[in-house]
Amino acid sequence: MGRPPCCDKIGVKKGPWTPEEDIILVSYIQEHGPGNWRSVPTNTGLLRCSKSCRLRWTNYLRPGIKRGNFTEQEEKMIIHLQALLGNRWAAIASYLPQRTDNDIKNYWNTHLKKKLKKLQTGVDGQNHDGVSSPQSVSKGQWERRLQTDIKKAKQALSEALSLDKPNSTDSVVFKLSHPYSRPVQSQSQSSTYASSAENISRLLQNWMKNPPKPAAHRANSVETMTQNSSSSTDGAASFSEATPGGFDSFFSFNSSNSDNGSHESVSVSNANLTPENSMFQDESKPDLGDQVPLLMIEKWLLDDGSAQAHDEEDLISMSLEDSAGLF
DNA sequence: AAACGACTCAACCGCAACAGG
DNA sequence: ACCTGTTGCGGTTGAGTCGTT
Repeated sequence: MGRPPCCDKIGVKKGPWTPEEDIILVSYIQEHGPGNWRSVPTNTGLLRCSKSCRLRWTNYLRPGIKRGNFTEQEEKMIIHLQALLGNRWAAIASYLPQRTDNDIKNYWNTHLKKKLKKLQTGVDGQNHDGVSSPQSVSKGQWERRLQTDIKKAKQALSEALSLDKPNSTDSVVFKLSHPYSRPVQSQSQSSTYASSAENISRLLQNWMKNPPKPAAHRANSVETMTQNSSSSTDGAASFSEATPGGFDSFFSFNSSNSDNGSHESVSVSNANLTPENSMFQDESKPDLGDQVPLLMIEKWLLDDGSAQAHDEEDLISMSLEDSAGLF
């Protein structure tokens, strides 16, 4: 492969991550928060380049990542968003907070592309009648909604940022990770962090049962191995068990952070903005410290929340055939 | 049971955008 | 305004897995 990678230091490791490396990375991020990736390899001793660390974190270790099969709703969301936004996977992923852009991209390339192709060739005639143009009714509706969303978000954000006075005493504050990222609560994830703890615990369990084996961390094998450990506490317990003294702090850290009452007040529709969310939701800019007065954003989020419910209904009610015609 | 091809998905690469000096 | 370092994003690759013959 062409030129040497970004970190062309000798001894930079490539290829699949081992559970040990994952643990090191996670514990480092637990201590320092995500970000400043450049310093991660140096400070952790990981023989990985910063990019690799960031990718591993964002695509695999980050809390709240949902793995496994995409639901029909997610599928439809992706199809429609792809039609609207093109291959802007990061933007699409921001509407599916539990999925990574990489996941979505992979899913699109491996499943949806084919599916749509099939549908298109299968119902060729009908499609050309009904939804031949990108200006179809359904798409138009969606586009308008999306544009409105984005507009609202931008407007609210810029207004909020322009207000220098952080009236955080009587208004809710929260950290923004994405200009128009969806409110985390929308997916009713009461245990996003738990899922991360599970991730790690699964890694460890798998690792302990199958000591260092190149593909041991692959999601499939890991998931099938630990299906019985379904509760987050199980995950946490086994996780700290496996790393004596190493990860208790990992969890206590989060719980200690959870007493930041400010997050809870978003809870009108955000009851499950869990500690891990508050800890990691600003992962892309950990030191941003944008304690933005929430009033307007909150309003938007709330408005948006209800709007989104409708959006999703709309989406779900749209048939795949409809969207196939968009391509 | 072995060989082969198709498929999946984690990880890599290169470029663009951004931030700080 | 320019330069340099860092981060984010999208396209692509290839090792591992699965299914078929």
